[in-house]
Amino acid sequence: MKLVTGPVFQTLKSFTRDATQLMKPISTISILESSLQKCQRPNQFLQVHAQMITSGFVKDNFAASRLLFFSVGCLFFDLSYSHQILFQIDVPNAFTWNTLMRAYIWRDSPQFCIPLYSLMLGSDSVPDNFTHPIVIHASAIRSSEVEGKQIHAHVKKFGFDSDVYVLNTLINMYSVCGNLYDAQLLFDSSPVLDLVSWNTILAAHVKAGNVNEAIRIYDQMPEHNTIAANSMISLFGRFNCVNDAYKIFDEMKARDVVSWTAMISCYEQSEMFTEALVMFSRMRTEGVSLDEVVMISALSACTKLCATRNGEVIHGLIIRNGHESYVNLQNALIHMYSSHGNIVAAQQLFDFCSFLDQISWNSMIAGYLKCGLVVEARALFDAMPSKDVVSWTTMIGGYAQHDQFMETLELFNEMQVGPIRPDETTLVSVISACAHLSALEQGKWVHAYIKKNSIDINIFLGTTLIDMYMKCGSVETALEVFNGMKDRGISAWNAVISGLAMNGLVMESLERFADMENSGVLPNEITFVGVLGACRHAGLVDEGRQHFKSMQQTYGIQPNVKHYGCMVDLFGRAGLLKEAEEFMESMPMTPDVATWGALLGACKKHGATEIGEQVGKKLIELEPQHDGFHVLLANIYASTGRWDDVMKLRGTMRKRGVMKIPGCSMIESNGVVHEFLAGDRTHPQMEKIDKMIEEMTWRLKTEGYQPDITDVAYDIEEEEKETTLYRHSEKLAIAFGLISTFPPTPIRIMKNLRICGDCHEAAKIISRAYQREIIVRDRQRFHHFRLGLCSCTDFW
DNA sequence: GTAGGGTTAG
Repeated sequence: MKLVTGPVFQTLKSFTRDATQLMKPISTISILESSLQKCQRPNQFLQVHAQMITSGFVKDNFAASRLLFFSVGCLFFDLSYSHQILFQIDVPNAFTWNTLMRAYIWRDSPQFCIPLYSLMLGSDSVPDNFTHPIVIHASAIRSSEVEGKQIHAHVKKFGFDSDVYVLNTLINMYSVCGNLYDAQLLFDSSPVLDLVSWNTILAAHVKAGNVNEAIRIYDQMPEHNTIAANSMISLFGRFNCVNDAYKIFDEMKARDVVSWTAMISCYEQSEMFTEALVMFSRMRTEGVSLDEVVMISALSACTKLCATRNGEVIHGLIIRNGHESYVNLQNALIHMYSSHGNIVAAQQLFDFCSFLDQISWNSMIAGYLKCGLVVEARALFDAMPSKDVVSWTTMIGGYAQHDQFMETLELFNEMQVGPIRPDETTLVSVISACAHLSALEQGKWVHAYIKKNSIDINIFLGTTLIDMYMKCGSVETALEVFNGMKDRGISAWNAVISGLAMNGLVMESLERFADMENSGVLPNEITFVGVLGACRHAGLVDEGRQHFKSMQQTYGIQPNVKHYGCMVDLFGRAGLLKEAEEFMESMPMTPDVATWGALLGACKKHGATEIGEQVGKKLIELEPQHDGFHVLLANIYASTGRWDDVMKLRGTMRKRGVMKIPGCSMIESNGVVHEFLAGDRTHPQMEKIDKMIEEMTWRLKTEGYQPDITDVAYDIEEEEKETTLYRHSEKLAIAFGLISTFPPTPIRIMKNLRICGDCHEAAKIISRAYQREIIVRDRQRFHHFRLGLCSCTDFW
C-alpha cells in the first residue's frame, strides 16, 4: 500500500479552494450517497470531501461516517486520511470509531486498534456492543494476552459481559493466546452460551491438541453441527486416527467442502494417499463444489503417489473452475510436475504465472535440482528478486545432493556475506559436504558457529556432525557430540557404530551396538550395515555370522544386498573363498557390483588367480564400462607376470573407452581443500613438493623401506615402476601435508580409491620417521598411522 | 464483530 498522506491533503486543500467557486456543495445524505457511489478515482472522492467541507456537512455525524466508510475501502488512501475525516467530527459515534478500527485490522495493522480505542474513550464517545469484539479481535491477531485482558476488564466495566458475541470473542482471544485455562473458565461461567460458544471452545481444545477434552465437549454439546464435526475430523487427522475421523465424517448429516477436505487431509497425514484420492473422486461424484483448498490437498496426494495422470486431470479442473490464478495452487502444481520429472510443465507454469511469490521461486529451484538441472537451478537462484533462508538452503543442499561439495561450501561462504542467517537445515548440508571432503577445519568452524549462535543441535544436525567428525577421523569429538545429544534417535547411534568401525575401533563399535540394544533402541537395516562392516574391518568372521543371523531372528530384518555384500567381503578377506562363493550363490537377489568386487578383491588378495580370472572376466562381461574390474584383473595378471594379458586388457579398455579413474587425494590446509591426482604436477607449490618427495624417498630407504611394485600393472622397468609409485596421489598429499602443516597437527588425507599396499607401507614408516600422525580416509575406511603402525593392523 | 478444512519450497 502506498502512503499518500502529504499529497492527499494538498489536493484536498486545492479542491476545497476551487469548490467554493466551481462546485455545488453537498448537503444532503442522498446526494452524498449517490456521489460516493459514482467515485471511480481517488480525486473524485477528494472532490466529494471538498464539497462537504464547503457546505459544512462534514460536521454531520452520519454524513461523515458514510464518507469515512467509503474512504477505508479505498486502497489508494492511507488510513491517516480516514483518521482525518473522523477527527473533523465533533462527537463521533461508536459506529464511526468501529469502522476505522475494523479498517486497521483489515489492512494488517491491528496494533493501531488499542490506541484508537483509548482515543475513543478519551473523547465523549461511548463504546457499543460492536466495539469490544473488534478490539479483542485485534489483540487476538497480535497474540497479546495483556491487551486482551485489559479489554476484558473494560467489557465488565461497560456491562457487556453477558453479551454472547463479546464473550465468544473473548474465549477465542484467550485460546489464540494459548491461555486455554481462562478460555475454559469464561466458557464455564458464562450465563449465555450459544452454538458458536461451543464451537469456539471446541476449536480451542482442538488447536491445543487436547483430544480427550475435545471429545468430551463434542459429546456434551447441545447439537452436533458441521463446523464442530469438521474440527473433530481435523483433530483425529492430526493424531492419525483415521477410523475415528471417518466415523464422525460418516455420521454427519450435512457435509460441506470443508468436511471433505478435512477427511482427505486426514488420509494424507496417515500416508494413505490412495484413499485420499478415492475420497476426492467420491466427493466429485456427490457433486460437492470444489474450492482451491481441496485442490491443494488432492494435488499433494498425486505428488506423493507419482500419479501424473490424476494430477493432470486435477490441473484441468483447476483451470475449469477458474482457480488457476491462486498462487498456492500454482506452486503445488509446479512442485507436482517437477517431482514427477516433468520440468517442462513446471517451467511453463512458472513462466506464465501472473503472480509469483517466494515459494514459487524456491519451488522452481528445487524442481530443477530434483530433475538434476543444477546449472539451471543456479541461474534461477542468481536471478531471483529476493532470497530467503529456504532459497539458500535449497541451492546449497542441491549442490551437496549432486556431489558438488566444493560448490556447497563456496555458496555457503557467499551466504555468510549476506543478511540471511543459515538455520539447522542449511547447516546439515554444509556439514555433510565437509564430511565428504574431509574438510575438518571447515566442519569445526560450522560447529563453532552453531555453538556461538546457540543453534539447537537437533537429531539431524547432531547425526550429521557425528558423521562428519567420524569421516574426518576425529573420533573423540564425534563421541562428544553424541554424548551431548538429548534426543539421539537411531541415526545418531548408527553414525557412531559405523563411524567407530570405519576408524578401526571395531571392538568399541560393537560395544556401542550392545549399549544401544540395552538402552532399548531398536536397530534397523542401516545399523546392521554398520555392525557387519565392523566385523569385516577386523576380520571377525564368527561375530559376523552371529549378527547376520540375529538381525533376522531377533529383529526380523531381512538382509539386503549390502548385508550380503558385507558377508562376502568378510569371508573373502579372511581367505574363506569357498564360503564366500557359496554365500553369493545363496543370495535371494542379484549380487551388486560391490559384492562381485569383494569376491574379486579377495581372489587377488589370496592369490586365487584362477577363480579371480574367471570372476574378473565374468564381471567385465557384466559391466563392460566399470574401470575397477579391469584394473583388478590387470593386477591379477600382473602379479603372475602375464604382461601380454595385461596389455591386451588395456587394449580392450581403450577400445571400450573405459577410463581408469585416477587416484585422487585431498588434504585440507588453512581451510582450503587441495586436490592431488596421481602423477599430478599442477599444484602451485610443486617445486617444494618435489623436494619433499625426494627427501621422503631418501628417508624411507634409510628406514629400510622396500617399494612394493606388485600392483604396478605396467610392463616397464623396475626403476620406472618405483617412480610411478612415488607419485601416487596420497604420497603427493603427504608431502604437501609435511610442508604446509606443523607438528603435532596430524596430516589428514582423503582418497577416492582404496589406499594401495605400497602407500600403506610408506605411510607407516613416514609416521615414525617424521614423528607425525597420518590419517588417511580411503573409499572404505580409515587408516590412522602412528609411530610406524596402522590402526587397521594391516588387515584391510 | 465470534467458531471449521490446506499446502506448495529446503
